[in-house]
Amino acid sequence: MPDAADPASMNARRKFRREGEERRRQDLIDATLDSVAEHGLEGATLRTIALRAGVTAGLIRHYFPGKEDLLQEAYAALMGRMTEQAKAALAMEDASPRQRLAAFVTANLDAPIIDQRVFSLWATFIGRAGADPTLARAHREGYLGFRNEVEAVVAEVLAAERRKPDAAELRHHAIAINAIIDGLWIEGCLAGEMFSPGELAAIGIKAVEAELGLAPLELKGGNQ
Amino acid sequence: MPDAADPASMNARRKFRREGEERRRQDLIDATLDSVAEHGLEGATLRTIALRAGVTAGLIRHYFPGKEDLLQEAYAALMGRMTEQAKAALAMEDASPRQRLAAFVTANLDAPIIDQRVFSLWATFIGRAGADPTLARAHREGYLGFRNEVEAVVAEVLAAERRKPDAAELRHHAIAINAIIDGLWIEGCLAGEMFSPGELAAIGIKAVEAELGLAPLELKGGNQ
DNA sequence: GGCGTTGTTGTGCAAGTGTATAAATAGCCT
DNA sequence: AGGCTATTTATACACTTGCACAACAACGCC
Repeated sequence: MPDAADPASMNARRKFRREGEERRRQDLIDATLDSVAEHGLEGATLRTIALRAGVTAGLIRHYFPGKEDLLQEAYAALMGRMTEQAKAALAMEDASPRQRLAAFVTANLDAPIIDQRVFSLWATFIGRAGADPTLARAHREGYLGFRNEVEAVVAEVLAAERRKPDAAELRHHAIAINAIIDGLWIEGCLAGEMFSPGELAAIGIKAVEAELGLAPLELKGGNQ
Repeated sequence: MPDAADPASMNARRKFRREGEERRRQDLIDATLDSVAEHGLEGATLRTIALRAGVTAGLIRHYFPGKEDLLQEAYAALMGRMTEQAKAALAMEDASPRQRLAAFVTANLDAPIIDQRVFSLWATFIGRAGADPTLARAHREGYLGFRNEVEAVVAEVLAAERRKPDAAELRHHAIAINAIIDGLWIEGCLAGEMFSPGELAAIGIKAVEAELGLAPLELKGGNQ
């Protein structure tokens, strides 16, 4: 049967609903991140993004001046979510510095931070940091913010141990711990099924405590 | 003066030289890596690549079935060079295991391994590992090979200290050390000017030796 | 030197890209 | 209910992309 048999299907303009501006922008940004994660920057076309967001391509221009702006806002949104989640783990007020550091490491090495999709997005965007100064600065700020958080907790941990590290020592610890977390994060994202649940976090905590020269905790199950 | 005044410029076909097959393929691969590093996967078009290689776009089809194959070979070449350089540092025959481990860490955290261009390439390609099984497998193999190398050296280092780690312990050490190197590598590539020369390597060696529980070496300059 | 092979160029093409803009309609105000 | 306006669709357009192919010329061989 030809389509012409159905009068409703002829020249039928697509039905649509008007969403609030904030909601639409958020949907478009999410659709952009999905597209980039799945097809890379090259495959994230306006039509692909629009399809995923359930709208037509022309609408994007109504909310964003151009594709570049959309990508920029999408990257900013991604970074915002990542750092927000990471820092949230440090918020525990009623815990010893050492416990907070361990919680921080664990939070960064378990779901939902260990996530292949997020990693793909991070890698895709960061790969352009060398050529795009805007991206480079955004990364630098996020990195330094993260490292400063680490440095602050390290200072508390060592203070609780009655040790008085100088600034250089503190900085080196923060750099090393940051590297441990980043490195394990990558390993987990890229080959998550090679590690049992919690294994990466355990490795991370042990490595961080070794870096800080903390004596192993006495566990009730005995020590080695 | 119109161009027509110069007979040589009318219908002047471009001069060219015939290069050997291997040479041309290598040039095209290098041009591809350059293009990807500079403009990302999206900006690495056949015409851009050809321009950089000093040929015209049509020639690429003579050496590669399609663009995808060219990218694949370029990625393989990149990985090959990276792992080759990394492993070379382990080849020192007449050195103690601990020295070889330190040399390995240093080799991975100084030029030419610390390089923004290489990092951009790595990130750009690895970002697609989640969607491209071929890339994912290539990475996995490279990663496991690297980690096995680390594990072997670690075993030697610990054996020299008369320690007998079990397999799980060894594996964990290798994972952690791999993470330390990767993490510091990223920090160095993305913000190299924030670190003084050799600083990252020093941080890396200290972190790795802490992870393995090695007593600090007695230096002639005194110890802290 | 002439000739054949084939590496190399140049052109063409269909598909897809981002952007511009006109036409339509959903939802609110009165 | 009826009109207003901003959101949304749909179409058009200039441009780029990867790929196909025919013409050409550099180089080895006789």
